Amino acid sequence: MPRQVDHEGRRRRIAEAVCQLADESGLEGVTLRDVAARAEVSMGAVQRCFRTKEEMLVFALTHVGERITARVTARLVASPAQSAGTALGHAATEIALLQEERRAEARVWLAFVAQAAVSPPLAGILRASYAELQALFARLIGEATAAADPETAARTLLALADGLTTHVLIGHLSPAEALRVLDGHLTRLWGDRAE
Amino acid sequence: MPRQVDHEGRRRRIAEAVCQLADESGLEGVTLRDVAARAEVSMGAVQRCFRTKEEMLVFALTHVGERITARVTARLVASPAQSAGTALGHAATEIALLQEERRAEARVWLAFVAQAAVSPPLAGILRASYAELQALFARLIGEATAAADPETAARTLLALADGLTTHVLIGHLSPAEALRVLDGHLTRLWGDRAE
DNA sequence: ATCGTTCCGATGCAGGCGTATCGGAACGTC
DNA sequence: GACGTTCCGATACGCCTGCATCGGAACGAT
Repeated sequence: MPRQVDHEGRRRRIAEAVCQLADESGLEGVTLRDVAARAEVSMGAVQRCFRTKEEMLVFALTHVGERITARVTARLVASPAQSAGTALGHAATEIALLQEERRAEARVWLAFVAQAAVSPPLAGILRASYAELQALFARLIGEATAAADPETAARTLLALADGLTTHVLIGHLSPAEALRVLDGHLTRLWGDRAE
Repeated sequence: MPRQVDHEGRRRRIAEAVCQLADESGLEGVTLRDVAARAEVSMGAVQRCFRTKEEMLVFALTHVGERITARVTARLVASPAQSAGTALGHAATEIALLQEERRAEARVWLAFVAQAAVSPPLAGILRASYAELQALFARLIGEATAAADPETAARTLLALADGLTTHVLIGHLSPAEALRVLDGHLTRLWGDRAE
């Protein structure tokens, strides 16, 4: 068994490079050569890890999807004692990717979403992430509010968060405005109890 | 003055071709040659109409932006007598592009939005469209509801509509589900008066 | 009929793309 | 130390891209 290499680690490293590039110039700015250069590996190495470019993109999308949902759930377990309402607020602002330091992630996500509209494999991965988040929020809303239909409320919240992210990215809203909108919605959601 | 040609008409024709192609395979599937073929003109003609590819995309985006906002406002003036509430509902479902026959437009729009995240000229055009729509909705909401802050309510509605469109496109929601979410939000928006 | 201008179809160009190939370096095994 | 396998860097290939060029068709003015 000769010359073994940490394949999984390299794949993650490459996925990271994909995200950086997609953040800077969109998904069409992601070329194998640039990815290899950014990840500081040779193109041959990239080709060894992923048979095709699409395979690489799929992996990268899965990667960021997992990172985002992981952060949301982490945010939830990190504040178990507080009211379910504030937990919901934190989680929602988390997936809206409104903070400056999440901007890159948001751009990457948007790039993938757009590509997914014409690429079934990518769309499948996105659906999985959204389904997971929707279930999570529905449960949370069920606990925190007296909403008649937690499932619908979760869908609303998810779509609103995504829309706000988009509007911030293209500069139609400032992060502060988006946050105000989101807070307003959440407040209305679980009655008029203050946070 | 020799050989004159309907430039503006040709530009619109080309913009239409851009949209068709963007709908089918995303904005990166839009090449000058394909556009020319789809518009049934030669590449030379395309190059005469638009000095550069970006110029063409900008024009196309403006084109669809105008078409969408025009349709929304048309929907509004077409139903002046009804309550402002139902008018609001119609307009909102219109911009959410949920109907099957608007799916293409939605895909095109999403493609441009993603590209705009890394292309300031495109982002500027989008901002203009969104600003116009937001003002329109704010006015409508001011008339139809007792909302304390019509501006924020308009932003919410706009973001929600966009998010729903996206989620339908990638298959996370069915059009019917999205419509239910939107209706629920609207109902809650102007009190509990039935539509 | 001739000219002058406007238009455009065809073609060329340089560069970038994703992928395939392959010779040899690296390294566990014997 | 020699072997066998695994890996990968370099290079090549074919294709497609956006853009530039240009010869000539189209057509109003004279």
